[in-house]
Amino acid sequence: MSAYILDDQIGYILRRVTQRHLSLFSDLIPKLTTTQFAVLARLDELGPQSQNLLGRATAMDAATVKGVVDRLARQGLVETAPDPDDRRRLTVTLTALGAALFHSLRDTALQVSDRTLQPLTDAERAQLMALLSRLT
Amino acid sequence: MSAYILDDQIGYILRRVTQRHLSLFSDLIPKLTTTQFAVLARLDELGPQSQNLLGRATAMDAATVKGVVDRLARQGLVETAPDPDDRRRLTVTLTALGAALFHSLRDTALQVSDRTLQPLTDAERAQLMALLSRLT
DNA sequence: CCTGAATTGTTTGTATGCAAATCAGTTTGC
DNA sequence: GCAAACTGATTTGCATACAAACAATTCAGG
Repeated sequence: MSAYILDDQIGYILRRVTQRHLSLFSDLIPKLTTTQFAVLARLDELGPQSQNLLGRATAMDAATVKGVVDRLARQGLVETAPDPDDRRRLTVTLTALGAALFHSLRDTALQVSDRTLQPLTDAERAQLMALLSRLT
Repeated sequence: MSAYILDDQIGYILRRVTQRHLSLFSDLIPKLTTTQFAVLARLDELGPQSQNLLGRATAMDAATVKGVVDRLARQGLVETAPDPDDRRRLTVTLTALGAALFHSLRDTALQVSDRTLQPLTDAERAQLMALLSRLT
């Protein structure tokens, strides 16, 4: 007779914390999703990337990143072009519009992270991030 | 000029930890998803519930829980029946098959939680769970 | 050089997850 | 007692997320 308390399972807690975070994000940044914003952030940080590398840099598999890039391209925030050196590759580039949007939303995105961690002190936040980082 | 380090954002870290957890879960319990298992766990704990209450008890909105219940019903793990007292309600019940499956997988599910937290000591696990719980 | 292996991207299918609209049924307030 | 407000369930549309299968291309070893 083993006890299984759903509320004590790490997976369930992670799901609920993530739900709260996504809700805060869409409140403050309704135009983009967290994954879309992650793609913009990586492109801003790393410059143009093949779709495949971009997926790895944002922890998305090939099918997922394709969908995200397609939707960002439809909004004119990124552009795609075939790589002349390797015709399998599709290079994804941040447009001026995408870069401007990312820069204008950077502080707001930091506020989302801050609000998510609001219930914790600074020391506790650091502790949590350190512990969570070891679980990736 | 504000710094935005994607890898330091709580949302991104949560997503990656969740990915690892889901991967461990599907390795050990390929027949069910985490949400499906959560529904079985709650029904085992609370007994028959209206679909709406079941959703709230498992942190799923009405549309999501409907899909999960439909798929569990298709596998014969739960049954649905209209509530005679309130004809809006749909009562969801664990079948004998569903109860047996849940009980047989309970220990394995606990192992999934354990493996997810493997990199941490017992004290660190307790700390992490306490901190995360305050963010829901 | 050339064949088998690996890589890149696409597509399909399944499963959450949420917003919004809608319908049926129930409760509340006057 | 009845209209208005509320609740429960369903449906649709959009956005991740991943597995699996596939085609096109590139690479690597003999």
